[in-house]
Formats: sequence, C-alpha cells, structure tokens
Amino acid sequence: MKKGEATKARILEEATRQAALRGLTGVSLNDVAEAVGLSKSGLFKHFESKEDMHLAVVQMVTDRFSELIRLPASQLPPGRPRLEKIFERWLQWCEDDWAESGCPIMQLSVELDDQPGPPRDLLHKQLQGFRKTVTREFLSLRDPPLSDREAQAAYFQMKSFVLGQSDARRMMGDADARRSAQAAFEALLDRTSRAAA
Amino acid sequence: MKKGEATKARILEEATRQAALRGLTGVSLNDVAEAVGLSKSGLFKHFESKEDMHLAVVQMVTDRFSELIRLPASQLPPGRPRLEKIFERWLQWCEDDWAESGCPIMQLSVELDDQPGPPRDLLHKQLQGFRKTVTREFLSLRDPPLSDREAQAAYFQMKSFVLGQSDARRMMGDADARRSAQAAFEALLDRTSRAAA
DNA sequence: GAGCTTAGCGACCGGTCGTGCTCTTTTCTA
DNA sequence: TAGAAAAGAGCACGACCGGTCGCTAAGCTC
Repeated sequence: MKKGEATKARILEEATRQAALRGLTGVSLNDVAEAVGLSKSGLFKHFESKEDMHLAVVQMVTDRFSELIRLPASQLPPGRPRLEKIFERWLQWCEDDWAESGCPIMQLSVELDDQPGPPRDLLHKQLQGFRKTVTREFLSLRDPPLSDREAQAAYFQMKSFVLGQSDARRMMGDADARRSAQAAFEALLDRTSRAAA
Repeated sequence: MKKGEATKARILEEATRQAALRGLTGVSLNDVAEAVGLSKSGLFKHFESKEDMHLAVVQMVTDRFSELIRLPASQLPPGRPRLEKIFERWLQWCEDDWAESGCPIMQLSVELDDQPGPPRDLLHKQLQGFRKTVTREFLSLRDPPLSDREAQAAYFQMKSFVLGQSDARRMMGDADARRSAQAAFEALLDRTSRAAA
C-alpha cells in the first residue's frame, strides 16, 4: 500500500492547485487526471466522489497552513514574538506560496461560506481552532492580561489586515500591500500591549 | 424598445443574484432562464454570450454599489461624516443587501483576480475609482491634511475591516463582527485625525 | 514465485453546459 | 392599422460533466 498513497498525494496536490485557481467546483476531474498522468476513471480508485476529493483538499490546505504558520511560531516564546511570526508567515503564505492563485483559504472561505456540507464544516472547524490559538496568544501580550473581548478585537483586526493585504495585492495590484499590512499590524501590537487595563 | 429593456433588467437581476451565490462561472443559463420565465435561447436575444452577461453583471453590481454607498455619502459634508457614512453603508451592503450570499464584490474579486479579461478589467477600474474617492476623503480628515501615504494606509485599514467583518460573520459565524469592525474603524478615525503631521 | 489485492485503463452512461438555427408571436412605429 | 423589428420558443448540436463497469496489469505479501 505504498504506490497508491503516493499517487493519491499527487492527485491531491494537483487538485489543490486547481482549486486555488478556479475554486473547488471549478476543478475538472478530467483536467486533474490529465495533469497527474492518469485516466479519469483512475481517480475514482482514490476518491469515492468529487465531494470526497473536496474534503481532502480542504484537509490538505488547512494541514499545510498549520504546518507553515502555526508550527514555526509555536517554537518561539509566547506573546509578541509568536504573533509577529504568525503574521509574517501568514502574509508569506498568501503572497508567495500561492503566487499564481491567491490564498486558497480565502478562496475556500468565500466559496464555502454559503454552501453547507462536510467541506464547509471542516474548514470552519479548522479556522475556529486557529482563531482560538491566536486569540490566546494575544491574551499574554500584556502583563495584566487582555480581556477576552480585547483579544478577540485584536484578532479581528489581525485577520482583517491579512485579508486586506491579499485583496489589495491581487485585485488592486498594490505592490505596497505587504508594507501597509505590516505597518498596521505593528501599530496594532503597540496599541494593544500599551493600553491600560 | 421598452419590454426588451425590462426583460433584460430582470435577467440581469437574477443572474446577479445567482452570481453572488455561486460565482459568475457557476451561473447556469438554464437556471437563470427558468427563474425569469424564459427559454434558454430567449436569453441570447439580450446577451451575445455568457461572458457578455458576466460583464453586465459586474457593471450592475458596481453601479448598485455606487448608488448605495457613494451617493448617500456624497451629500454629507466632507471628511469624517462622509467616511462614517461610507463605512456604515458598506457594512450594511455586505450584511443585509446580500444576506444569503455574501458581498458580491468580494466574491467577484476572489473569482476574477486571476482571470484576465473584460470582466476583471471593469471590476478593477471601478474599485480603483472607489479607492481614489475614499482616499481623497481621508486627506481632508485633518486640518494640516494627511500625506498621500497616510491616507492610503487609512484606506487600506478601512477596507480590511470590511473584509474582516464579512469573513468573520459569514465563515466564522461571528455575530459580533459588525461591532468589531465598527469599533476598529472609529478608533482608526480617531488615531488618524489626531496624529500630528 | 503463487496468489490475492490493488492501481489503472477504456468504453460508455445520462445529463448539462453554452450556443446556433429556424420559425412564430408580440411589440413598437409610422 | 400595416408592416418592420424585436422578443422569444423549440430544437438540435457538440463538448464536457461526474460517475460506473469490466477488464488487465502491476504491486505486495507469504
């Protein structure tokens, strides 16, 4: 059971790439099969249906997100260092790792937010987990710790800046987007850690 | 040439509704025709092709956006009143006017940002125009006017908060999203108008 | 290396896609 | 009100969609 797993991984890789470009629904099994060097029917030895593949794509994207953003940050001291690392890797994820297609998590969010089903539920669960982790990190940003409300507000702004950067760069062609986001985030950290309880 | 225009408007209305739900590519001419009470071929008396309809949808969405956000604000005194009005109407636009589907401009942005062609170009042009208008409004927020850089940074954050609210509410089910966005924006206005040159 | 398991192929299914064609009905205009 | 012009129906097309089936060939285990 080794060759099979490798092939499945290749299929998923390609499907994820295409989903980032055209959305989950826009992925054609024919195109995926061709790109991987398989026949269409060969795909069905690895996935029961297209929705099954959708689910696997969501899983793969969120796994990779964790690996590239959460993991490296978790090895730093809590608070500001971690938050800065997360933000930096997050921007990087949108900007470089998916340069041709834009952040797949944003794409999936917009596509799935009104489309009930297992893919949406999985994405929702993973994003909630990430939110919780980061919000907790905000709590320990100041010595008398932030209130839950404050931490949530900070996370809201942090994610907003990531979304803003992605939108500005991709849709508006704004080359300064990253600097704008970075500056806004640093200011947010300053404000948040300075503010009195 | 009156009945025709009315029918075309109805078609566009429905196509826009569906595009907000499933994206431009996801719109089925069959479904649109059926919903409007026409045959599929009847549609082609009003649009040369599907891409032609895509373009008209983008035009309609951005026109309505102007009408609902820019127009009411333009009747207020410049500076803070206008900015607050724009932000409030903008959030409203995402939250209510497209309650079931999410802000169509975000949807279109994500879908079109890597899809060259007339629809993308039109959307890009309209969004640039809007950005310019709002950025100019930021300039007159303070007596010694903001620098271009400051105004652009402020617009970046403003748009980020709108994106953040839409994402938080739709994908994360965050009922407080609007309040978070509103608070963040008010704080942004305070900071921006207070900051020394 | 025999034998079971699994990966993969090719043909094919019913259905839907966007689009062209011809023909009829409705609407507008002079 | 007659006649031109526009609106729309009906149908058929070729391409493509996700998916099934039976078969072969390769891989894995003992």
